[in-house]
Amino acid sequence: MKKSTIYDVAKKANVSIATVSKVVNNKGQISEKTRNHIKEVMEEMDYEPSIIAKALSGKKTKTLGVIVPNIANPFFGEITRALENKAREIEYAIIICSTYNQSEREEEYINLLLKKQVDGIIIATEQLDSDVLKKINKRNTPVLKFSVYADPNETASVTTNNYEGGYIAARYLLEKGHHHVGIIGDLSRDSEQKRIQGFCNYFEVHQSAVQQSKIISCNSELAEAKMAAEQLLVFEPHPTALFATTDFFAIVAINAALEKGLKVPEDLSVIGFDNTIYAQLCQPQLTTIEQPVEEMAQLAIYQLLKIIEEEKCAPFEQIVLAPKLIERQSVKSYNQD
Amino acid sequence: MKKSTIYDVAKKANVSIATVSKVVNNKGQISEKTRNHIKEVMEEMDYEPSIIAKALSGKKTKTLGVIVPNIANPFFGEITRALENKAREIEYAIIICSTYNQSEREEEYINLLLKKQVDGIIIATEQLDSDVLKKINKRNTPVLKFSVYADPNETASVTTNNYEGGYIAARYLLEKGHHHVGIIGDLSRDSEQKRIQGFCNYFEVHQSAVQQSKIISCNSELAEAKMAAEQLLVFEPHPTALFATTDFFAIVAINAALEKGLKVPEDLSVIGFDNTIYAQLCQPQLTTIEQPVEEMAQLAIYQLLKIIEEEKCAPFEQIVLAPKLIERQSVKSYNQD
DNA sequence: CCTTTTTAGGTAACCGCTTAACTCAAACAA
DNA sequence: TTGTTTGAGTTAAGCGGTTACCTAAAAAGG
Repeated sequence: MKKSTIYDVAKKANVSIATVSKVVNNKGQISEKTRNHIKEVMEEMDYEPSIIAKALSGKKTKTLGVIVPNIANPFFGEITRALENKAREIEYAIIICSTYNQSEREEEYINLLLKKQVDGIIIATEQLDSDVLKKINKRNTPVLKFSVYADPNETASVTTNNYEGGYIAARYLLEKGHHHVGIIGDLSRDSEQKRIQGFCNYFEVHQSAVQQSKIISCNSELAEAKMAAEQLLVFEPHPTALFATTDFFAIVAINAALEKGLKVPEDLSVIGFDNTIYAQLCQPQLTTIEQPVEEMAQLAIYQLLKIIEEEKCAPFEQIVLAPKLIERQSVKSYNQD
Repeated sequence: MKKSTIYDVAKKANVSIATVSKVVNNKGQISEKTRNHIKEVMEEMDYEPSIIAKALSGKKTKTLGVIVPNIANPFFGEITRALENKAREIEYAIIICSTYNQSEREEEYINLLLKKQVDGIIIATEQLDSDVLKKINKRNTPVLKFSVYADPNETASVTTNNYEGGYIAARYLLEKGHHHVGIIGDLSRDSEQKRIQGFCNYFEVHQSAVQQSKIISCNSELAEAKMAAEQLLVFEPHPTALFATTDFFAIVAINAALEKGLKVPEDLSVIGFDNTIYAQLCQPQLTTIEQPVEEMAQLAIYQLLKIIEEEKCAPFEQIVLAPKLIERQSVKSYNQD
């Protein structure tokens, strides 16, 4: 059975389509009687206005694009879930776009989203070359960067204070007596770099600089991450604690340690970042720095909608939330007193 | 800057919009010269046809809805990723819908997708009450069930043979000498039930029936799953092996065992299902039954598109793929010879 | 009782694209 | 030479809404 249109409703209710439209949108002056009648007819015919037609006549598409490196990665799965959940509350749909960190895919997806005339785009990837961003801006499509750095002149953003997160991790490890540490993270990602910076700076000020050789960069491939972790453990004596810029790296490091016969946290302490589901499922449970994903999602949707509706422009708001230490079991006190 | 339309292009190229349309869609008879000229103009103006307008004039929306319980769950994250990846190849966008197993959300999302006139819907949840399915069918929107049971008269489907998966797990455990086993799974989910059936049937035929008390049902909440696992371990002597209907349950079980002082696999063997990323990240690495997700996604998109394009109707094709045992380290041989 | 204002609803253009049907000239056939 | 094809484009209706502007009748004002 075909979807019924505003014309069908108008005909059956013996009114013009304009009247039906007004009833649907609660606009204009319509008598109670007519209004009710039309509503009944709509009910009967099971009428739902077409978002497509609405969009064509200049209204919103009620669709947002979300660009992430990979939806199957628990952190990005989690933020997508949170964003989707908030979007649903305002009847917005989410189109997901996994770029796999490939700029062609990124561009491809941006084009797709633009063609679809989404009302806004949430970007949670770092790659994005600035031409692409310019293209989006030219098309006047609002953009919000999520959990990654943004230029206030180009886009709004909602992030966690990564520097502070690293700082907190460093302070915690020092408090626990760890002076000899290693770091594993993806240095090609700006946000992870900042985590490391925060970490290193705290160490430098309160202890001594972290040796460059104890900072290993890798990407999120399991194999590469594992190699990076192993590299940190060949030192004799090996570091007593590891700071991993993501929970994933932390877990890989734990496993690498275990394979080498080291116990965690007895022989090696590990602290992660993000507080993904991994952190609760691994053994020992992971001490980590949490990003307040739920709150970030809430704010992101709210901000983006504000830009969409009020047609705001630069400079855009930059919201930075505080990370939080979640203490579990992967770090033990190393104070030899 | 406003998006340029077919009118802008037509005017600038001094032709009618119909001609432009034909060039865009490679239809009709257009001279090489005109064609090239129009193409140049399009390039210059950076023209992209509006999918919205296209959709309104009776074409496809190039959008698919994907309904899952929760995108943040690694299994569903993984299948969404795979589906998205295949969809991208044919320029389709994916709208994700996490129902959290709540039927209101499910209905809400279905309405949203229908309003948006998606070309097809992929359903990977079990809940879906049949009225909703009827509603979709009434609207003539193709549906494909993914990894869950379907009625051939209502929808197409792509699934793994769950019964066989359970069967394989049972055979493997018996081969390894485990006669005393426990099962943990979500019995409210049809697919998990089938896994358990396959498992039990094999046991019954080749050994002896699995005791009812050693089959514990739970949902995917961490706390509840943990309790279920603990229940299985109070028995004295405890089972030597556990079959978990998902990797998540398997990991929770492993952790519960560890907390109780049992070593895995030395004191307790565990086998999972799905072969999610968890399986590789946990310690010990999980032996599990794999669903061929990539292949399933490929087939799902292919089948759904076939239904969309050829307007096929009942009975719909039901594709069932074979699961596969992935041997890792969580099961040890218990043959006491 | 007549004029003005308000209320209730209708008319028609527009959003950007597709496509059937049509036109007109050139090429071809008889 | 004339009728018929064929090629290359154009015209205009339709998809399902929104909305500025209009109209007619009812209510209010004098």
